Amino acid sequence: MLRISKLTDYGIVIATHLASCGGPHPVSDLSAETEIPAPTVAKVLKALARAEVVTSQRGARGGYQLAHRPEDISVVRVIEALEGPIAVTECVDDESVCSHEARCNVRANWQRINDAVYAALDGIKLSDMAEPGGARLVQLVRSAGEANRARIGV
Amino acid sequence: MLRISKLTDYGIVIATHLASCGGPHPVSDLSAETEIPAPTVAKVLKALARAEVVTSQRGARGGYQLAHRPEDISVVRVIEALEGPIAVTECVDDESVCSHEARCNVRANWQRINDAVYAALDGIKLSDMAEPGGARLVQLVRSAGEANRARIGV
DNA sequence: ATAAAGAGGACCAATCTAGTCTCGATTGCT
DNA sequence: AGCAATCGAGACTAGATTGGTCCTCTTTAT
Repeated sequence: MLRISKLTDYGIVIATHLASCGGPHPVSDLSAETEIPAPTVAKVLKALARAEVVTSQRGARGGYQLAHRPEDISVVRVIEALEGPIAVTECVDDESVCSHEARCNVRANWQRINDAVYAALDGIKLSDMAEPGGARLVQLVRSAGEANRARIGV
Repeated sequence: MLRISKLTDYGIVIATHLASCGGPHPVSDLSAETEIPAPTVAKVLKALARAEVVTSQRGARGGYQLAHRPEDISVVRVIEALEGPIAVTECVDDESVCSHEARCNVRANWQRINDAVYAALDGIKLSDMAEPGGARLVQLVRSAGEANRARIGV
């Protein structure tokens, strides 16, 4: 688990698709190209538009396109647009709910774990996702693993 | 979001607690010490026992203790015990459900993202969580962030 | 004017989650 | 041997979340 929602998955797929072709794409086209049902595509894109990941053009010949260059949009942007801020635990998201505060050593550490996950996802851009081989990604993941292993002394 | 479940959060808290004190702890004690309701503590520990993160001792004077040294148990072990394998998307978890396979550039890349998240979490051990200041964690997170930034060229 | 688009939000079914409870199996102590 | 303390397995419920659809209104190119 530790899963992103299906809608977010769709969001990445759609955004990645937009990253590879330029002009405004109407929902109907995107639905056909990604094989995701049109109402769902529409729902996802409305959320992405609100978060300014994509821009919309109404009316005939309108549609959606990315609001920035693919290499300037990380997957975190998309995830946060559809699910709210990255917060691995409730503690991280909303400090008030934790009644254990005083005695909870764990809490401060969760915040750091959260940062680690955020950093990992923020390093991955839509342009990486669009690239089939994902050459840069391979490097990225390998280096993250090595950084950890070095610290741990494995 | 991208959240672990509450039960998993409890699992980490309980496991961290076990990491700081030795002998077998009955559920009743752990419940009192962590302020988590006893039936819930029991549920979590049963799952952790099945995954061999903790060992159990039945009968009077029984209880739970860690199955390995705290520095040999990563948070991933606990998360996977309670939620199943880390799988950021359905694709990563179960390849059969994805009808887009052929045309889905994104899929292989999700696998890599998944690996990155896994690596980030696997580097964090229970002994790190038990440490209040979390000195080693600070280093860990910082280095992960730097590794990313270096790659990206920011 | 008309048709092609998106915006906003209501709505429902299905699934997942948290939490409790019951009953049975072990085990140490007296 | 008997008792009390503990864990093991799993059923069960209420509530929250998610995925997906649909309807109505606004905007805009032709």
